[in-house]
Amino acid sequence: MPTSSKSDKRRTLTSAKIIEAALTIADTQGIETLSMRKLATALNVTAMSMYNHVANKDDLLSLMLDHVVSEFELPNKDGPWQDMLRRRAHSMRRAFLRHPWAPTLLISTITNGSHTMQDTNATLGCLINAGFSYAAADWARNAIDSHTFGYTMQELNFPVEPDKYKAAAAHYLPEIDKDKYPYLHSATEVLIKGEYDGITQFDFGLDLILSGLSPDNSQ
Amino acid sequence: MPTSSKSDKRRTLTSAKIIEAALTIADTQGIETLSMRKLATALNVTAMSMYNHVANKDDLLSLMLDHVVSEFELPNKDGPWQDMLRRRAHSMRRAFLRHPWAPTLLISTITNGSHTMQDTNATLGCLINAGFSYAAADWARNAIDSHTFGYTMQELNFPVEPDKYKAAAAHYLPEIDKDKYPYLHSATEVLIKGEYDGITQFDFGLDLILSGLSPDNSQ
DNA sequence: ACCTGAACACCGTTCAAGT
DNA sequence: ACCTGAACACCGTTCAAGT
Repeated sequence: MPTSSKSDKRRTLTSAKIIEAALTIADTQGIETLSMRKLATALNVTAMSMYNHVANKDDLLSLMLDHVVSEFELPNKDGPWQDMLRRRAHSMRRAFLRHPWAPTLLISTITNGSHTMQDTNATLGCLINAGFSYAAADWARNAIDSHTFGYTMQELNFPVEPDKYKAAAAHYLPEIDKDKYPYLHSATEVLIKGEYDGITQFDFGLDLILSGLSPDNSQ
Repeated sequence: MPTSSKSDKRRTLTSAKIIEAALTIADTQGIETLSMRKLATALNVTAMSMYNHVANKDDLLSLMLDHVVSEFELPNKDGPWQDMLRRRAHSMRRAFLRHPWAPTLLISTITNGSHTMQDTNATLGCLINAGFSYAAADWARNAIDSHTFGYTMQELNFPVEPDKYKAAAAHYLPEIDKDKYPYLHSATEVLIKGEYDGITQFDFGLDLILSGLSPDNSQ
C-alpha cells in the first residue's frame, strides 16, 4: 500500500499554490471577497490546512504583494536613466491595473520580500550610476514612486469607463450647484462639449518629474 | 410627566455625534479597530440605533472622509497660484498626518460630500484664473494630488520614527545580502554613516511639479 | 508532518418588537 | 420616530484530535 493515494491530500498544498489561487480570487472578484475559508474552498482543502504553509492572512498578503512587485521591470539595463525609470514606472502602473487591489496594500504594508528588495536595489543603482548621490537617488525614487502610486490609485478609482465618461458627466451635471461650484460646473460642461476627453495622462506628471531631475539639482 | 427623561435616549443621537466619535476612534486606535459595535459602546447606545442616522458603515466612512477634506485649505485667495496650490498640498498632508487612515480610503472611495466638491471647485478655479485651460487645470490638479497622496501615504507607512532611523538601519544591515543587493546595502551604509538623514522631503517632488507647470506647457 | 472539525470571539446588518 | 435584543450569515484564528 503506497503512502499516498488519491484520497491522501498530504503534500498537495504548497505556499505557491495558495498564493496563485489567492491572486486569482483577488484579481477577478476583489480583495474584499478574499477570505481564508473561500480560498480554502477554491483549493479543495479546509481553511486550517493553509496555516501549515502561511503564517496567517497578513503573511499571505505580503507574499501576494511580492509577486506583484516581481512584475515590475528592473531598471538595470543600459541606456539613458530617464528611459529606464520611465519604463519601470509604466510597468508598475500596468501591474497595478492587472492587480487593482495591490497598490493600496503595497503602499501601506512593510514588505521585504526578495522581489521588493531587488526592485529597490536596481532602482537606486540606476540613479547612482547616473551620477546621483545616495541622498539624491532616494529623493528621486521617492518622487517617482509617489507619482506612480498616487496617479494609478486615482486612476483605478475613476468612477466610470473612459468611453462612458461624457454621458456620466451629462447625467451628473444637474446635481452640481452652478452658484456654489461655478468652476466645477463649467469644467463638467467643457467635458461634455468634448473639448477634452477628461483623461489625465500618467506621462504628464511623470515627465514633469523626470525632466526636473538631474544629478546636481538636489543639494 | 415629560416626554423625555434622564433614561429616555431618544433624540440624543445625531449623525454629527456619530461621526465625531468615529473620527476619535479611527485617529487614536486605528481605522481597523472601528466596528459598529465598538462605536456604539463609545456613544452609549446599541449598534442598531446608529442605523437611524447613517445608512451603513460605508456611508459613515464617506461622512468621515468629507470631514477630513474640510480641513484642506481652499486655494481661493489672492496671490500667486503656485503658492496657493502649495499651501493646499501642505494642508492636505497635515490633515492626512492627523488622520492617518484617511488617504487610503479617500483615494479608493468615490466621495461627493459638500467639502469635497468645494475643494475640487476651488482648486480648478485657482488654475483657471491663472490662465490654465480646463483640460490643463485637470491635468495639473491630478499631478499635484498624485504626489500629495502618493508621498504622504509612503510617509505614513515609514517603518520607524525619523530619530530612530539610523539605529534601525544599523540593525537591519546584516540582513541585506551585499552581493545580491549591492546598492541597497551601500545606501543603508551611507545612511548609517549619517551623510544624509534618510528623510525625503515632500517639497522636493512638489516643487518639481509646480516649477514645471505653466498655463502653456500642456497642449 | 500535514490536515481537519469544532469552537471561540468576533463582524455588519435584518427584522420584529418595544416605547 | 427612534431605540433595542435576538438572530443570521459571516469572519480569522486556536486547539486538540486525527492519520
